[in-house]
Amino acid sequence: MKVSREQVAENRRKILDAASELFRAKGFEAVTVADVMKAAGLTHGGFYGYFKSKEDLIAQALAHVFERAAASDTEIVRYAAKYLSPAHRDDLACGCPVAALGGETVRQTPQARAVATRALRERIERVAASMENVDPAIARREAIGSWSALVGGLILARLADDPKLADEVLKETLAWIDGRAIQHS
Amino acid sequence: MKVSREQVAENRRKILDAASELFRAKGFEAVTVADVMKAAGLTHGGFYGYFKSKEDLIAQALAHVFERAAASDTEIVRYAAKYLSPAHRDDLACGCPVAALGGETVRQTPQARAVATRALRERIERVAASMENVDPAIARREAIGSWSALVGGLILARLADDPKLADEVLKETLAWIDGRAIQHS
DNA sequence: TGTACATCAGTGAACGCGCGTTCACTGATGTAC
DNA sequence: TGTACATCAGTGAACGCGCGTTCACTGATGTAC
Repeated sequence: MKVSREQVAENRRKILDAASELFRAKGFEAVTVADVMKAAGLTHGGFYGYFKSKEDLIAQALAHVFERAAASDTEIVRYAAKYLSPAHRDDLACGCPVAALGGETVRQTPQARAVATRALRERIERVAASMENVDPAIARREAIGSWSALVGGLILARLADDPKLADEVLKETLAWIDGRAIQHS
Repeated sequence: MKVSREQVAENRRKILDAASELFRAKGFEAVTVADVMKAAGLTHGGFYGYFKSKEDLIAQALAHVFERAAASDTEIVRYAAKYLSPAHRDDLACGCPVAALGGETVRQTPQARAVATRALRERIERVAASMENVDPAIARREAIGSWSALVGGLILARLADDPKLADEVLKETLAWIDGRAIQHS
């Protein structure tokens, strides 16, 4: 049955929320359209009223999650400790979309890659701009290098099935990044 | 028809080679058993004479590729420049399996994760051991931190659809890692 | 403000397709004498 | 060394299942009067 315009907007948000969590937890391919719709409290038939295809959903879900992530990542040092924490490592579904899906996004549609590229570019600019009294070229290098280490460290820690090794990877990567930060402060 | 024992050994190697390249290029799920067998020059029906299941192939293909990668990665500095090169970025199929598949391996079988964990542990130990005249704890931190930055940098560079941004990520991540290396030399 | 009706979001059965996996069969290999 | 036969790696058709997608239908919404 038809539902109100507000309900439509809310359903759309629910679908994107559900999709972004499921994709991060299980990867793009392992999640079905029916899974997403069920998690959003709907039946699978209605999906194509909202999205052109599963590929379209992937691109829009990425845009959705990047939009939300953008707000809260400028404080680098505190952010690094939070980013490389066991809690973040263990929470695939609600964690960083780059660490969870970055490796797979390369193989998605041009639309999805464009969304991810835009998020990457904006993040670098935002983090670099937040460094005061630092030469812009150095700030940009710092933004890029630390982001590489954060993403890589989280992926490696998640890869390890031994919690001791995973904890060590988080702790040492964080210490390694901090060691570098001390160098020019 | 039956083939010789040497042919069987060679076919097995061909299947694992084909699988490891296809998986790196397209991801575990997008590659079919028939794709792998065709690339190895066989028909799909024979697959189950070599492997118990597709999951079994995934674990064995990972072990196969890690075994080959292990030989050539102790020279850190030269390795870093090679690792973060445009050539490596553009060659998914023959490049680092951790950057290509690390994010997806978390969601694979315990067997596959165990293979990846063992490779991670051995790589850290090998790189740390190759640093002479360095305190073991510092060497280990350096091995872990630089590996995080290398893997993350390559994944970010591959994610970007704009070659200029991708090149910059490679170059700046490399410079950032080198900047740190200077600190205690 | 109330009423009649056109609209259209959501439902759930159905579709075609491709996947992982199985299996009866083929014919070269390698062993027993 | 030569021959007869059992073995078994490889083939390709077939299977069942689950996926993305479609569609006829339902009934609440929201608009026109």
